[in-house]
Amino acid sequence: MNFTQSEENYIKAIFALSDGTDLGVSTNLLAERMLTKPSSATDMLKKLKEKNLIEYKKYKGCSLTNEGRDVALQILRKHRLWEVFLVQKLNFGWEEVHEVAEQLEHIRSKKLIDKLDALLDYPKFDPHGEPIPDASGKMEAHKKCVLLSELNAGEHGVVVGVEDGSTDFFTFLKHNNIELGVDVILQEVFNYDKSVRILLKNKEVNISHAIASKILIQTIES
Amino acid sequence: MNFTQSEENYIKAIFALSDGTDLGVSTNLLAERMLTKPSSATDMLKKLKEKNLIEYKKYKGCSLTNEGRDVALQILRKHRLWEVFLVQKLNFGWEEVHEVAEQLEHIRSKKLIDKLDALLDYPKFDPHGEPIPDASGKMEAHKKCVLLSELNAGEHGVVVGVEDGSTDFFTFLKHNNIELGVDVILQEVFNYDKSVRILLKNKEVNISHAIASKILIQTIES
DNA sequence: ATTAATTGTTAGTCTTGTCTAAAAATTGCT
DNA sequence: AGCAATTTTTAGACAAGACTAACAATTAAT
Repeated sequence: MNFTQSEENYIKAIFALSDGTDLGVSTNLLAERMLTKPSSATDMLKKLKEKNLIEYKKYKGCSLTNEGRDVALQILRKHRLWEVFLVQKLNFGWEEVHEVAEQLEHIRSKKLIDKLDALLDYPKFDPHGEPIPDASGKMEAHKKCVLLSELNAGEHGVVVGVEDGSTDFFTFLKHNNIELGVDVILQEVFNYDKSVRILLKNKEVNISHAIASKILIQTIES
Repeated sequence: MNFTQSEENYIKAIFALSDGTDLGVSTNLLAERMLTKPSSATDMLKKLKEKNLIEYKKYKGCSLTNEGRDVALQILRKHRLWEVFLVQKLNFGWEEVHEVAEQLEHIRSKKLIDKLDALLDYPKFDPHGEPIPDASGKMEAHKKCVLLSELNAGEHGVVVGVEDGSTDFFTFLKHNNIELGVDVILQEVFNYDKSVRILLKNKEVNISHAIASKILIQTIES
């Protein structure tokens, strides 16, 4: 099945809005998310229902069918893989990628996206820490909190804790400006000793694996 | 200025159809190329004229303005860079890339395309041998005929001649199935000795630089 | 140079996705 | 339960880009 960009965007919005809740998505909420008017949303809901992508009862909101969910996951897969590509291969900053990925996610070619996945070495999370569905739509649980040593190049997050309480450890952190709440971008992992180069407060620092594996990072919600 | 995909496709078609000739492009020819009806083409011509992308007089055909030509060249640049990307980074066959590139060429992001250009190391020609405009719209003369040793990985063409008449040379060619009219894809250039691996008739062969620099290749017209 | 064939344009319709204005259903309040 | 506020849907319109059918301009041929 092929869908228009507009249909895909609505599906994506419904997916995002129904995440968590079991309740349907209201027309007004959807319209607000899509930056359109409720009447436009109603029109689209009728069309999506016709195509069996959503369940929809007048005045009762909508929710994705299994087919609709599959479509949403494939769009998400494309969006997030392109984000990884932009950050890792084209050195975009993680904050610049969304807009371009919004366009790229509509490119229709299964082969393209699967080859891109391979080129990027089958990443499990995008630069914002969001999980990437695999070709069959499965994805890992939402990444909440990881060790700095587990980040991939280009990913970023906020320091939310440590797993070592020694004085020496805190001294190291202090002397390198690493503190709670600081935003960290992992720039490079050196295979040789698994040490990492990170960027924080606009300064670059190299961190040994021993240290990186004691720092807890909260990856940012999309 | 931003243009719709449809406008961009018409501009591209007008550019292609006016290549060579100084005469205007006729409405029927354009419609045929766009797989639409002449009436649709007329409608679009009015719109493009309104936007100063073409000159157009009723019943007299159209031609690109300088501004229109610039737009065409930027689309061409995007199309061809994406083709190089698909072939070199994602291992697409050169015959599969056109359709996907037709979609990718409409992605709007100057930064994206310039970074892609850098990632690909500023290629001058696409996998079909067509020249790639640079960021300012300039491009080299159409590639007509080059030495096998001058091809880049992923490029292909047809053997059209040799620059050595010795028996030993012909013996080598014969024993490696290299003959006039054969389609050759250059797969890899080995920096060590500038030897190349080529694919012809579904077989891979390694060729020394000495040999490759004596074989004339006609790159294929899009 | 007049007519026939071809080419190109206009007029009116259709679809997609949007809008506004008005009407209907639902929810909430007392 | 009944009325008001809110939410949602309907109706009708519009722009983009396409189509068909009909008409107009150009070209070619005798």
